[in-house]
Amino acid sequence: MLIGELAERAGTSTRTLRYYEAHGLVRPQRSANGYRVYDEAELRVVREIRALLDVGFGLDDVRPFVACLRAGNASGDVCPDSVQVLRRKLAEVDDYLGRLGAVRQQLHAQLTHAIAHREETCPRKRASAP
Amino acid sequence: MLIGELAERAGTSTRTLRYYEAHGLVRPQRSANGYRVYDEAELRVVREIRALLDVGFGLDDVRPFVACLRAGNASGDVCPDSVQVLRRKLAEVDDYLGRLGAVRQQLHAQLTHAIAHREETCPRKRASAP
DNA sequence: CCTTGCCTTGACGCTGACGACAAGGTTTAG
DNA sequence: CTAAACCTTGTCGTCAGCGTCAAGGCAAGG
Repeated sequence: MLIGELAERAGTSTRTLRYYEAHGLVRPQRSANGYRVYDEAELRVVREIRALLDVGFGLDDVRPFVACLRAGNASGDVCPDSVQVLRRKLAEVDDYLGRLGAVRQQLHAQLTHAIAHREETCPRKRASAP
Repeated sequence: MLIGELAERAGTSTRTLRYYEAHGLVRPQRSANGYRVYDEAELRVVREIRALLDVGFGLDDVRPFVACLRAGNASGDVCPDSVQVLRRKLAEVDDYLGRLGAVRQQLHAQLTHAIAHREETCPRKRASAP
């Protein structure tokens, strides 16, 4: 499988695949003419990467999962390093959820306060160019 | 008040104040030697900006609040444009809270699954440089 | 031979809110 | 005279994950 096919099958771009490779996450073979050649296992790897990035992981966080898959496991989650990252990320998400909840409350308070204290001393809309 | 004093009183840097000015949020006077001169009102403006940025607003979102303050209101929140931004931001935060909650659940599921299915087929730790 | 359609490396652009310099002017204190 | 401590404009760097050319090589069909 060449890079274009993998990109399409994984739902991403060739640029992205080369980017992952530059960061050590994907390791294609090379054919005689220098083309990158991928096997089916790499497709799973790329999908794993995409799934984790979608959830908010960074490339560095993804590495253990890729290594875990490469080690022959059915899931990239089952290795100690992966579990450690999962724990950390869960904690980060919880923390962020907390702060975001606080922000939400503050916004809600500001909004209700603003609606209660409507005033008319407000700036005129500036007209667009003539 | 010169830029250094304002920066200290507002808890930011001079670089930040010049940045805000470049984006039209702060309008200092100029003294004879070309120095920026700020009054007390600008201090309130800068504090408003900082407060909103801390909550996750972008500079563009902040503009209506600054204009509202400049129009003579005690709070930057009470003008229609500000209220509109507050509503939009609240909606954005709610949306994000929803997706982040889903992510949290997925992470939790992955984690419990991973712990249940521990396997030993995992990559060896690579040693550090000799 | 020429076009089409893959592939290669390389390098700059983007978003946002600044940090970190560089190179120079001004004012005050000693 | 000079050093210190302000100020000025201008420009480049940062973080992340790519998008978007640019310039060229290789393979196959007509």
